Amino acid sequence: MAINHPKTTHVEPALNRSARKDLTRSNLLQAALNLMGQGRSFTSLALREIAREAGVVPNAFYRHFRNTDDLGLALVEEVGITLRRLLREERQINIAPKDRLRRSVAVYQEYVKNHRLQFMFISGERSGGSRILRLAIRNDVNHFTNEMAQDFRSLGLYPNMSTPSLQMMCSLIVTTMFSVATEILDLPPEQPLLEAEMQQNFVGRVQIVLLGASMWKERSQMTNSKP
Amino acid sequence: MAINHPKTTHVEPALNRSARKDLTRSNLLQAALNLMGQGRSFTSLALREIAREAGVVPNAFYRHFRNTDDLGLALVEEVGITLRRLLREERQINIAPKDRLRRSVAVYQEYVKNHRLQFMFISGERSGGSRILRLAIRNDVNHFTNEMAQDFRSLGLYPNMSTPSLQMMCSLIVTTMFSVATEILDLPPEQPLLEAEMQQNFVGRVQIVLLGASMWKERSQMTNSKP
DNA sequence: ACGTATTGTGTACGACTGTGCACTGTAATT
DNA sequence: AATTACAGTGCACAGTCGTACACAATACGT
Repeated sequence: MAINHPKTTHVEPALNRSARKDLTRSNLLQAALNLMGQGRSFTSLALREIAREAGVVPNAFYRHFRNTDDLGLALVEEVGITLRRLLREERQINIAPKDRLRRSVAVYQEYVKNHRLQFMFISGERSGGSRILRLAIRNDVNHFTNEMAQDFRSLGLYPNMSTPSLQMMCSLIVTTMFSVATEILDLPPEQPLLEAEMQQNFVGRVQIVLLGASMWKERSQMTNSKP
Repeated sequence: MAINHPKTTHVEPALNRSARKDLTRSNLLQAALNLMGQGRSFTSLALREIAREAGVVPNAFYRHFRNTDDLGLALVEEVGITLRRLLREERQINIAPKDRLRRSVAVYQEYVKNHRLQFMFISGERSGGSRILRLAIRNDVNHFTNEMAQDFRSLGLYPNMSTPSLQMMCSLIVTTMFSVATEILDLPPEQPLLEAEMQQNFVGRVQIVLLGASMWKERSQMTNSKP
């Protein structure tokens, strides 16, 4: 038995062809993320490493991506979806404004921990790595910001703010979010004390921004006289 | 003449030995920065590349740094000095508060353009690259933030804010500063219109933060009604 | 049922990398 | 003047990389 002598070992049948392709494709994506999880930065990943981690011969890589940057773009797209989901979740928090912020922040913190690798990726490449990737990410983040601004509009908060001002406010929040994300990711695991402290700090920062926004008068863009 | 047949070409005499060492050392540092200026990210730089760019044989590298990360740390130190200088310059702006912010922002913008490579470095490695570097940079940035908070104190602004709150405010500003820095760096050169627009936006964001801070009441941190 | 398209394999090659070791020329020390 | 310390060189080596090419297996359209 077992003398079938398979020169090339193809396993796992019973799958559609395009399904199999999508599978190894997502294996490659996941492999890249996994390697980042081991402390590597995406920029420093080699095509061969990714293929190896995905359990695939290097050349197979080319069947899915033209190079590592191309794979990076695919990752960006994936992350974009993740971010949209985050907004959707946050949108469903509908409680007294008093606790709303704190709750949102907690949800976010949990979300980052649950998507740790993806956040590692964007945080790391948002202003590092290759220019193409950087711009793609910046694009996604801008979308995220605008959607958030739209949400604030829909909720009827800050009705007297112009859209550009609302966007400025949201970009402050988003910048803070990503800044906090990298802090979360570098946190030693299972340190509820530090974590709570960071959360407190996060809430405080956003409160400052929201407070500033609520006091915002459009003309203050021109005259910055003190209150 | 000129038959001295120098097997190893040693040029440029008339220098102290340690001075010569410091020189090639800074050549190496500058070489790394130059390579980043050509669109490469620090993390992806190879020891040999840096040595080559510095006009030195690869092994000479080891006389100065143990590896590229070590060189990175030296760069961080250098940048730290740059940041301190920035604060010192900003500190000397002493005009009516009306235009002060706008002026500060303009100075900063100019400063980033004049130290483009260094800002590329920190922006890129602040949340990418190797963990050691990342932490070193975060450390520097924290120092910067604290010094800024100290400056606000000295100027007597926001006297009713606690120190932690002041630091939160400053970290908002600093985060925004670095976020803007990467935007500046990716800007196509000689686009005064885009630049002005960005400056306007930058000013707006900081205004929101400052406005929020001026309205800040310490007890608003305490609004965490327990479940 | 057969031919084809497509996914993955194996081998190969040249380029580049980090680093060890022995060496050289010279500034600094004796 | 003789010796030493040491920044920088040259060579070597084993390892990794990206990628080109021919090939194998098999799901799919006909």
